[in-house]
Amino acid sequence: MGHTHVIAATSDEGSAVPVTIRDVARASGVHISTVSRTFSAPHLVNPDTRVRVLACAEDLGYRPNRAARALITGRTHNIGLIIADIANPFFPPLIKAAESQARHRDYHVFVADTNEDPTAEEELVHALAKQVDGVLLCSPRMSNSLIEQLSREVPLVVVNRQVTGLPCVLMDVGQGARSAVEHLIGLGHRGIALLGGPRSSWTNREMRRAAGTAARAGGAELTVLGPNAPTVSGGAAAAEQVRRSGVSAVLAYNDLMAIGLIEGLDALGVRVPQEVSVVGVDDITLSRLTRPKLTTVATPTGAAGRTAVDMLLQQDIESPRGARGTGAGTALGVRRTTAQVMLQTDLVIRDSTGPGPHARPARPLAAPQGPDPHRPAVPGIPTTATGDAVAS
Amino acid sequence: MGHTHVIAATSDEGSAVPVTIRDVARASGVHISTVSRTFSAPHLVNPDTRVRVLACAEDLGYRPNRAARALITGRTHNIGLIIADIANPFFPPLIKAAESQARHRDYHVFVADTNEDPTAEEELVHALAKQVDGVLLCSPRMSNSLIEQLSREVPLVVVNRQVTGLPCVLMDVGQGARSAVEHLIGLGHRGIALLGGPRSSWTNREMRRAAGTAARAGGAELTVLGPNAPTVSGGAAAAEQVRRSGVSAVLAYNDLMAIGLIEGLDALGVRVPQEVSVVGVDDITLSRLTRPKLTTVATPTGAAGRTAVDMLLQQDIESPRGARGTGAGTALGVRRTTAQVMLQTDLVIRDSTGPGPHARPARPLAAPQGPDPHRPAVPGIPTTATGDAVAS
DNA sequence: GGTGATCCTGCAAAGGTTTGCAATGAAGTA
DNA sequence: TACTTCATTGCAAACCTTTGCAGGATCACC
Repeated sequence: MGHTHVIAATSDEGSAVPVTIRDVARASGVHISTVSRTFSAPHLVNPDTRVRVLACAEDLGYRPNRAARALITGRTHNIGLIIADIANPFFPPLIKAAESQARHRDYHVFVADTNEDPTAEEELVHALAKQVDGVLLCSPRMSNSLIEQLSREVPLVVVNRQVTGLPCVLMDVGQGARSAVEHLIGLGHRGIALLGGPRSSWTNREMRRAAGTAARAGGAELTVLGPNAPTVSGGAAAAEQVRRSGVSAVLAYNDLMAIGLIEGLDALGVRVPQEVSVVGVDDITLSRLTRPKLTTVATPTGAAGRTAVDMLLQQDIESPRGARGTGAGTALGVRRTTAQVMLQTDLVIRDSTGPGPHARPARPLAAPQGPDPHRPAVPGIPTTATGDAVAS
Repeated sequence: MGHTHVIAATSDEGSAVPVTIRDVARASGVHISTVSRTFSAPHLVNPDTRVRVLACAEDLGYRPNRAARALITGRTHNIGLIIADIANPFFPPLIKAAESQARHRDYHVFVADTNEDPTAEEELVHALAKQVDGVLLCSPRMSNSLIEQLSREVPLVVVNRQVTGLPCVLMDVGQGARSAVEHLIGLGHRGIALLGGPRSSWTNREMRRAAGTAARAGGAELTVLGPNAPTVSGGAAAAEQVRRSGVSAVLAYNDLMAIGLIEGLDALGVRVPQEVSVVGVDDITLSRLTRPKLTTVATPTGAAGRTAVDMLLQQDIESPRGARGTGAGTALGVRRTTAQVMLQTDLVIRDSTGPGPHARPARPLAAPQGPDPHRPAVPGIPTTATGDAVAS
């Protein structure tokens, strides 16, 4: 007691009387179907009756029951968005982009967080299944086969994971990891660690593969550390391990881990970038705010959100579930187009990477580390990618 | 072109055949009501038939349609959570706490972001209304009267806002602002600015009131700056204004603004805390990661989320909407208990506050600024508050 | 005045489920 | 044997909408 305090507690009559289409019909002296049409097909009803019905509805505070409507039309005009960890700043831009795109198409987005828990993911898909017209699965942690199975229950679009037979939006983290490793090698690093993320992450596998190839090609050695929790504390916890590994540069699974790692190294007295260079992935807002500012692989999160919504809606429009047929065979062969889109990433060089032990003394090959360069790897091309690349 | 790339685009038969309770009934040779009971009241059906039905259901991949179920039971087992800005790190802990609490009660949480837009808020309440059993309104930006009106459509619990007649969960930001101002005055500051947030924010008004009182009481002058966007860039944008105002200390509406302000001041060559002290509110994770580490008022976000869910569910249980009466008077007087709970806040002193122009030279009265004190204002008491304080 | 066309409205089925009531049969009791 | 009780199942109404179809009215036109 003491830190929580009840100010007031009253008990009154909540006027939670659910008013239905029938009430409006009775009040305005028409059949319920006329009321229904007043809302869903106004041009079919006489202007006079229309205003009368609308007045009554307004009066009674009537709102169409979207659940009942969905039951018969098969369209909820909602989209579900399942996110591995809402606390990861990587996701909000994606969520917001998806929301804004959805809103333009007259859809609402409901977000659910799974805490990186595959079981929660499955459960949430079931919970959302009949309340939304489709679900965006962002960085799922469950198995591909489970995803495929769930996709029979509700239209799915997968983000940050490749699942054959399903529409996917991918970010080219392989390319990103390669750029990062090449950048580090260019700076004179030969011992590089990859600070891995969750085992079941597609991104994780891609990075590992690409980083390995790039390291070999550049004559560097890649040490893989992990799996780790893709969070600040996950990164911090790996600091000791990184120090022991003796590498002079680290590519982290994401910015959060990179930032945690820098914190952890700092606590151990290891300075970044003087002693160890660190590269993150995602380019979250935060990476511009910490000191040193983080060198990172920028991922087009906004474009991913928009594209995913587009792909879902396109897929959806073709198959109006509410096929009110003879009752026998309910639309057996639904045509569904599944495209897989890859979005580009960009290396953003800031202050957390610097010359390594093998740097050429005279004039360093790659980006000299001014105090605040802030400049993207490819200056002219912005990161944003349009989301209209869905093939038919 | 160039940054987006279609890998594959195939077109196959999606097996989106919706299987209903009727299919299962036919397959297992029982009536649909028996199938229904198998799922919603298993003890009422013979074990033998039960296993048979379950086998058929499994076989066909049947899942009860939750929307249809909700239509008749009046219970969706979902909770809606409407958030002003999901990108604000203040919210994720609240969301996660609410989710975990809800999950224990066998509920799912759907989150929606409004982008600080009152119109979007209203729209989302309508969209969620019949798909959830209640809505948590977090830091709403719409008017009190609109909130009251919406509460007739769906049970509401309001967080970070006081609305008479509705259950509310509040954080004592007044107390927090007072502590912050007293801390600053103790450090020798006499000119203090309050960097305000959104105009329609209850928190904003409370802070302003409490900070004003505390400043007067301590012989300091409070300058109110704002309204501003409650974001990093909103804070950064106010830096120039702060400098011109000539104050030596600033209390910001939230941590994000505080951090932005520090950035902005830094860009202007004003050093924190040497020239200007800055205090934030919320104690988001980020506030421990920036340099200097932020002095801030910690708010019990987790407890708020848990408490809000508890209050909603308690209110909800008492009024089972699906009152299947004679059809005449559908539960006219629903008893609804509305409590308002206030949760305590705590000042956490870190590195962004330091001695002001009027500091006593000899031995500074308040907390000497060691490089990394990390110690809360009231050492023994943790910030977490239990959420079980809802009065009957 | 008859013939269509047009506009508006009502009827009733449908969507997938839950649930009170009644019917069935079996088991238990007197 | 007759009567009760209980467990199990089926029947049908209900939840709130949408929507194809048909009926009625109005109007224009020949």
